[in-house]
Amino acid sequence: MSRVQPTFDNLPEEKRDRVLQEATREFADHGYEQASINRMVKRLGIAKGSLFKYFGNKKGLFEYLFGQALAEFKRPLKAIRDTSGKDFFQRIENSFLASAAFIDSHPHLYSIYLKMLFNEHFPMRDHFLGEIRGAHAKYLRQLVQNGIESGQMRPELDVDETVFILHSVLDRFLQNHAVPSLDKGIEPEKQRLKDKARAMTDFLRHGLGNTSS
Amino acid sequence: MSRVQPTFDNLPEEKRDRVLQEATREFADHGYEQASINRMVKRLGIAKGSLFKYFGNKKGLFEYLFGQALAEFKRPLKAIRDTSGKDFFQRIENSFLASAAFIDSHPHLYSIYLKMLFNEHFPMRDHFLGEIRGAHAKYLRQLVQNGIESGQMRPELDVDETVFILHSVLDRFLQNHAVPSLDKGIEPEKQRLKDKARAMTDFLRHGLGNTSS
DNA sequence: ACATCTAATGACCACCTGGTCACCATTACA
DNA sequence: TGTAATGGTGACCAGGTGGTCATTAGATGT
Repeated sequence: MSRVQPTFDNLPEEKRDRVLQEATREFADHGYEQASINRMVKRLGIAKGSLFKYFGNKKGLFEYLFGQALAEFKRPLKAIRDTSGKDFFQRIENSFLASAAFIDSHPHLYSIYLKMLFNEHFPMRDHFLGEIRGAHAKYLRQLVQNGIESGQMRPELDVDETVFILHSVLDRFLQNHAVPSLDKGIEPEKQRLKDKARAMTDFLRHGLGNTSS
Repeated sequence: MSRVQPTFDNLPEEKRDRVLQEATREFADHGYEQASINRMVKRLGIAKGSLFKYFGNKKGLFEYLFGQALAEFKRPLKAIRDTSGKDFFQRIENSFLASAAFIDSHPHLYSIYLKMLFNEHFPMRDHFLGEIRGAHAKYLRQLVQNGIESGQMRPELDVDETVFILHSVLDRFLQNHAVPSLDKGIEPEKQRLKDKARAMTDFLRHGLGNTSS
């Protein structure tokens, strides 16, 4: 997977970036099936045949593009995971802010991810989603276990259950951050991102925190 | 919106249902843009021209179809909302089970809703999503306010914040129920739906419940 | 039997899709 | 200068799309 013709590797980096960037935008705007190779090449100002020389076909282009993105996404997660010992809820809040920052700097990739969630027709969908959710779950599970062992969370908490709840709340906050129009009439109408993160964390603290401490 | 040519109204009910059912399936499987009128009429065994006589165009078909569904979805919500006085968390658990039952009996409609969430190219998307989320928010807000006033929930809770959290957890549980493959590696792996609902409610109770009672 | 009305039909249209491939341009090496 | 290799090109293709409309079929009322 995500193999690419040598032709593309030989290209100057600037052109490679431009191609991937424009393709990412097209997939983000229209999903996979509805994305148009013709539109891509028109915006890029290159011939259609070139794209097919680079990636073989549409599927190859998407798999390469999202495979690269996945690798980039996984990197910061590993870095944060190793900073144990700190306050659990502080770490959750930091995770939220870090994820929101990633989304802000890669809005198109997040848009593709969201579309992929409920559209079965993306190539390698199960693989990609499995990687993303798996990385998240691994990260959160470690956090929760650490939180319980250090006595910051109620010991009778079911770890899987807690990871699931944390993940759903986190995910929804990120969606609200990226697509605020969806929650018109529901969202707490906070302006600043930091306030949102703080409010969420406070809520979780009262829900998950050890009341005896 | 959702107006229809009289021709369709004059049809025998059995045929009307079959047409709407098959169209719903097509939209659920492929989303809006990728849904094919040709496939619909082939499965229905009718001529393409007939569909356009009934609904004018693809957009008209979708708006009529989803408009009908929206009305059907709103009905049970109003019924439950008026049963106040009972235990708050019990009512939340009941809401979850009722929603899951609705999804089980209308899986295609829920599938369309999920696809519509992050695909901007559905006709009347903002209107439909606004109606759905609005109805949910109104329902939950009433529940929460009632829960606070009756002393079953911590009085210092921010209502909007609480509604948001409740909604995100509920939504995610429903998604997990309808598309369990998404949460492979995250979900608590409960088999029976009732157990899932109970676990979620217990979790919320400890998070939101008034610890002094 | 005839006329009227309405539902149903499917060949046809312009347009767009992903993909192909014979050809061209430019460089590198001999 | 000749030749090979590489990247770039865009007209072309088969197939699918939403949408049209002149025509047919069938029922109803007189």
